Amino acid sequence: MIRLLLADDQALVRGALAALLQLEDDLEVVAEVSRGDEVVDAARESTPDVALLDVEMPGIDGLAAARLLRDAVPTCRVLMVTTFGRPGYLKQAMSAGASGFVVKDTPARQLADAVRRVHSGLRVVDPTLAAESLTQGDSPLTEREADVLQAARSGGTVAVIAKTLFLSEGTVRNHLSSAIGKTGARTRAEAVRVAVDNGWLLPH
Amino acid sequence: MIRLLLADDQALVRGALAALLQLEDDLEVVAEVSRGDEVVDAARESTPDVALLDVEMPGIDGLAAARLLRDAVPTCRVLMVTTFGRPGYLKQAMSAGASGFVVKDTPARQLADAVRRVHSGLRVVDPTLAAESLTQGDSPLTEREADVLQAARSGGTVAVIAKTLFLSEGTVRNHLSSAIGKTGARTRAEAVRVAVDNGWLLPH
DNA sequence: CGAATCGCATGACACCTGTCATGGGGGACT
DNA sequence: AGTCCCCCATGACAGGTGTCATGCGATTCG
Repeated sequence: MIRLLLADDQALVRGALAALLQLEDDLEVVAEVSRGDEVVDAARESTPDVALLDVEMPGIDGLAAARLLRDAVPTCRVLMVTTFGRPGYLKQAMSAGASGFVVKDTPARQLADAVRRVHSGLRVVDPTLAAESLTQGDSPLTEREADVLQAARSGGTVAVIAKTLFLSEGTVRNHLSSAIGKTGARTRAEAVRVAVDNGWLLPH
Repeated sequence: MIRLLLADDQALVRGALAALLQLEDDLEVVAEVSRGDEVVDAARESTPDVALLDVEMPGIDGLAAARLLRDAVPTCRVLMVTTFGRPGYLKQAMSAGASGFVVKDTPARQLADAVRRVHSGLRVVDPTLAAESLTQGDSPLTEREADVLQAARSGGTVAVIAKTLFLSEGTVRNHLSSAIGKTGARTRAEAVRVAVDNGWLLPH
């Protein structure tokens, strides 16, 4: 019996995944959580063999949860199951110690196999996504540029961003300008879009 | 036996929902599609009693699909099952002839009941969402303002928006200014965010 | 130790944006 | 017919934005 932990903020999806996986004779869902910051505690209690984590979650995101889980319960392998196949997510997931990365577009039948492979120590990665991830390289943004872009997501002016980050307006404009150049965009809004699509910004 | 059609672009979620619903003795999944524009054809072939439609789908969105389905197969009731509980989506879903509206945050156990209620002619609506929807009223945006905001989502400049919509730049700025005023925003990016959050813009 | 890179900052400049006044044309409703 | 609202457009203005040159302190790396 492979013991599973499910983490997904959408209760319906979580329950449905549980139903899907319970159909397999060798799989058993032993814990379900809806928030990233509940993952470690739940894993400590239920000692799962494999944790299926969504990336987008309240509390902390699935990538951060994977890092914590690796340290807290090293025997538990991690399979990321996420909506968005952003290349940057894959990289972060792997460096966070995940054993597999599956997008929610993949056929339902393959999920159980992915779980079994991860459990047996293999790595599971979407081939298309892996190619994209290799082609495209790491995020070109510096930490501060990413911060500023992140702050620009809600649509505020430079003045607002400067205040929330405790920077001068000129510095904010410089970081933005640099980020716009690196993303190949022409406006900050476009730069935000590009960065989000590539997974260069934190989820949410 | 209640015959079901599932429409969701994420294969994994679709399959999982199928597994969940098949557990019920009185429910039967007779068709699955991944695109909005496949809903009507599938419904014609399989004559489902209830169609579960996601809002976000390639081809045409679930709201448009619901409208077409109502005309093409009037005996089939529609239950929208969607990720985002945007008030505007609920309104559009109801005017599109849907019998129910469920967000993916709801507990998995309630889904089967929702299906049964919809099948028996009742309406199923998330109470919280219904309240929000009533509080907040219809979209204040004119058709053209929504078009311009939609075009502004990708982050292009006024000149780009003007070209794609075959308008003068001045007109684009006027529509944007008006939309910014109506949304209570200060910049176009903020206006886009507000409009999207409220479901005043088309999905995707 | 240099050299490179990054974060932070200032100031200046061309350009883009958001706002406003104003106007004409068209459909809807009284 | 008159009124109202929407669409489209023009022109002008204040203020925001993106770019560039330049500078300083800190950190990293060969």
